[in-house]
Amino acid sequence: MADKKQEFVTHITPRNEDFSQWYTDVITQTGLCDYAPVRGCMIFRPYGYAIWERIREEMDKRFKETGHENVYFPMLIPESLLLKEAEHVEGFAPEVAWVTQGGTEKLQERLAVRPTSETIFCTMFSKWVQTWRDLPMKYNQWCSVMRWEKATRPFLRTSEFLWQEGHTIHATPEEAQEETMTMLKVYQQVAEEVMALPVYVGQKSEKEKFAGARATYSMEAMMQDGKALQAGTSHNFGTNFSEAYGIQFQNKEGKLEYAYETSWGVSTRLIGAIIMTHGDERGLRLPPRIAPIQAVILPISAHKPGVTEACEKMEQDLKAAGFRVKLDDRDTVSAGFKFNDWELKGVPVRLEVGPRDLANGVVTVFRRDTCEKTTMPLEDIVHSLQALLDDIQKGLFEQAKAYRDAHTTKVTNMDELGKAVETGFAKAMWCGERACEDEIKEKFNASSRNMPFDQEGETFGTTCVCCGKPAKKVMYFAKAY
RNA sequence: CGAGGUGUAGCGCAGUUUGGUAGCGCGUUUGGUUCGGGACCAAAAGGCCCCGGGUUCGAAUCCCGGCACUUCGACCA
Repeated sequence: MADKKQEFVTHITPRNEDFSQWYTDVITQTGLCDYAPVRGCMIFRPYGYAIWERIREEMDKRFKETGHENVYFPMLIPESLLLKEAEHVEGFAPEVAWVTQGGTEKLQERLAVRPTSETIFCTMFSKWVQTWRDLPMKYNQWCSVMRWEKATRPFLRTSEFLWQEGHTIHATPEEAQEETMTMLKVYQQVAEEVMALPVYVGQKSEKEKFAGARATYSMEAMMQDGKALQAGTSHNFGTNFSEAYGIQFQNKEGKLEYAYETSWGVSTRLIGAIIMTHGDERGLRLPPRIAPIQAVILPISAHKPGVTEACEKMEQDLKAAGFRVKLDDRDTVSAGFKFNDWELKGVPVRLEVGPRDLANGVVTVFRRDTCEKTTMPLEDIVHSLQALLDDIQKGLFEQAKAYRDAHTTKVTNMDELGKAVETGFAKAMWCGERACEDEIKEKFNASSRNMPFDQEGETFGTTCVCCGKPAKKVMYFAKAY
């Protein structure tokens, strides 16, 4: 009994014991990132950055398809530019880092390290736009921003973080609204189809919307501890910023009009979402479409005749077929170590080739999602791999969705709501008043997440879950990261 | 900003109550045997015990003052 071989060895704290510790264990042991010797900042190590590069690739592709162009703006924003839109200033002022000195000289005007770039984009838009013929302008920027957060957590909240911010201006409110929705859909598509993250999309409440926005929409993902993670936002500013920054154009009638603006963003937080959604007791599980390495090839007893050759050939064949594969030919660590290493790193498929496999003309296939080991004929592995990856991709999404659905509870009173947000999301009818949001926050430390677009068919109550007055909206409530 | 906690080898920690040669596990280096689930044996390297002051013959340990990190609140993508 006692000498029964352990199938795998882990140094990871179990998820259900201490989810926070589990998260920390996973990200440090997989070598995704490291804590930087800078307050609240983290360092992306190669494997972690590779995941971000994959996200960028997938996003960029869709941004281009929807008619956007990439640009780059400065990191520093003069204080005077930042101060023009009152709500925006109020929202971001507490977390702006300032540059006050250049070289040996104290600056006349402080420079903000951008917490987001609406202000500087708007400043330039006001110079660039003259006529309706200049519109729309649809730009995107990949960069890092800085927010002096009080409490930080790798990927989810760091002082400096990598993101993309899209900024567009349009001639009509309809166009701006369409843009806002289009980009939300792009986000949802990448989240669900590429990262296998089921998300609830919907509109934010007045309380939770972006500082300076007329309307904010978000996608909310559920982590395995039942908490919500805002995984992406899309904002419609109307003419809020245009008026503050003087973005005017001559319309077809020759009259001056304010332009309609949007912005939208996702960040490296998505990596945190992938970890906390798909991770398990052995570490990371990466959906094949986002995984930097889709399959790792592991020679077993590489010194035996034919093993290395077979592995190298398989690597070439798979690469030629367009798969992202890696041949792990390290001779410095044991096979057992490699098994654990790649499982920890979440590589979807492991292909083992040893003397025994060669003799049988097969390859031993391990799938990370279910941790099942099977064998497949070596000669048609190129064809079987695609089907396997598709199956894993689908499986991870289904599993995450099943978890989310099982932890989303329709509630009709405060007791039920309080109970629901202990383990997941509460779906409730809400009167639309801030006071009720505040009370729910006060009592349960839960906030409103968003209001689903599909509000019809929700007949589980006509009164507000909190105050009992007539309800106006279906709203998700949850504890949030 | 409010309330806790922690600073000792690269990492994780013990030692502090009761002052007396600086410890353990993992990792690292070297040599050998291994290699189909984190291998084993042997040897070795590695420390301003967070900083400053005090008490003492003697301080990681006691006292005073800093600083840093961290957990939970408040704030946020």
